[in-house]
Amino acid sequence: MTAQRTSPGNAASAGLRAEVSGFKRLRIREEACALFFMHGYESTTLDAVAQELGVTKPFIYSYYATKSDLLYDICRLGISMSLEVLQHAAALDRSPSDRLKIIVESVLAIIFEYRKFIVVYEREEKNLEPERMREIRELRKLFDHQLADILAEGNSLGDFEIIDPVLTATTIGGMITWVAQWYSPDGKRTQLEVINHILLMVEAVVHVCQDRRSVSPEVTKLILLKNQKKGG
Amino acid sequence: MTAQRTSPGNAASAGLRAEVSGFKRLRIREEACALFFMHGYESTTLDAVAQELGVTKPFIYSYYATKSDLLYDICRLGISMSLEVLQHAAALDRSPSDRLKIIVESVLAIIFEYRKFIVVYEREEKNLEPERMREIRELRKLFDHQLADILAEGNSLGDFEIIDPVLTATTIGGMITWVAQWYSPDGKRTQLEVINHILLMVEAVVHVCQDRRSVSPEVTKLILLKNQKKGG
DNA sequence: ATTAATTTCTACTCATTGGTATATCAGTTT
DNA sequence: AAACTGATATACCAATGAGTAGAAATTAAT
Repeated sequence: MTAQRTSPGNAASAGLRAEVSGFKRLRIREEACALFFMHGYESTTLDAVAQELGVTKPFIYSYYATKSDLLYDICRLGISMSLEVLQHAAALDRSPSDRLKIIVESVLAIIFEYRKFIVVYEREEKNLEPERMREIRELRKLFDHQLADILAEGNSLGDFEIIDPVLTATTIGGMITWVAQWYSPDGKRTQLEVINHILLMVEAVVHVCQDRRSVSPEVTKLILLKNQKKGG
Repeated sequence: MTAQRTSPGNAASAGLRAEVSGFKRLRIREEACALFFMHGYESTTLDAVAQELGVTKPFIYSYYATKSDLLYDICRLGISMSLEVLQHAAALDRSPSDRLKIIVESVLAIIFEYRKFIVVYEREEKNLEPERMREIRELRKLFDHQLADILAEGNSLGDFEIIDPVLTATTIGGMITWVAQWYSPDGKRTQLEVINHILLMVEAVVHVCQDRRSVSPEVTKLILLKNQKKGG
């Protein structure tokens, strides 16, 4: 009856400890992210983050080993949550068209809630250690890739008419990410308006009903010339 | 005949001086931008920039008063060149559809050539002094605004069928900007492929041929709930 | 050639800030 | 209440890098 009792309390209190510890990390992330979002990563000192939380710098250091670790957590959260809802929606037993719609809606929901995380991730990626940056990039690539798979599937089922699923997935991913950059809760548009708009845009780009337009001859020549110059 | 002769040489040599000085600034911008692009603004020291140029830090300081001034020049170049070609194309005596196409092509041409400037501008804006950041933001806003005007004009002429020209302009602007983020000369796609793809996407979003799709009821409820919570 | 102006470099300062060694406090157990 | 344990704070260090003063070198003018 006493064997389970390890020196720092019993199992239940150990569990609570972990929860509290997790919550503190969460709060640190939140405030740090808000400041990174506002002033940028490098311009934000950990002292400022500590002040915001009403604690001191060593407090933060007992939950995050380095400033870069903190940024890493923020970045990973930003992208991994989007990826998660995408994968969830992608696994549904629905038509590609339905899944695409659900993806747009649910990823946008994430973006509205975590837009600061996403903006910080996009902007401050460069401040991560190379290895971790690569890891984050991998997640992003996975996002676009899985989206492209759905587009390709929709193509072969005849639901979509997409000329280049990979590029189109990149574009749709960009359109969604772009929302995080310009949307503001204080702005003119409601979240619903934005969702409806993006759905419309996505709808449009997966149903190409026009003849394929080509680049005008002058621009073509210009670009070929430049590439030649570089190549030779 | 001697009155014009100011102490440092004659007018011609003064002109050349200015040109040389301008060229040096240009080179400083270029190398600084390349390093900012690679490692980020704060992580790049001016010593590193100087080394890249084969000069020393005070050399840079005799052409740019502060590091932030240097960033400002880079950011302004990034956005103002895009804006310039947009305005040039917008002023042409052509149909909105033609003008839009020319805009996409020429802005993309700028982006291919100056993509590092544009990426640095997007990413490092936060490191500018507030006043200058606002100035840059204003240029960006102008870009989207003028694009929206063309879309609206096309709408009223019956060339386009756009439900929300302002949001659509934001989206198109984003699609173009997004290219700067992912395009790489070493990547799989040629510039021509990218231009054709973006033209296609733009073409699609200005001709909405589907019924307007609406957000699914569940998501609607979710969002209304959240907004209520925040508002109350 | 000599002088004057300008450009560039050497060698520094100094504020900032990420990170840490050590002390203190609070809660728990005996 | 005393001793122990874990959490948090105080007070510090070391390094970095923006920015500068003044010397040296280069260029141009007489």
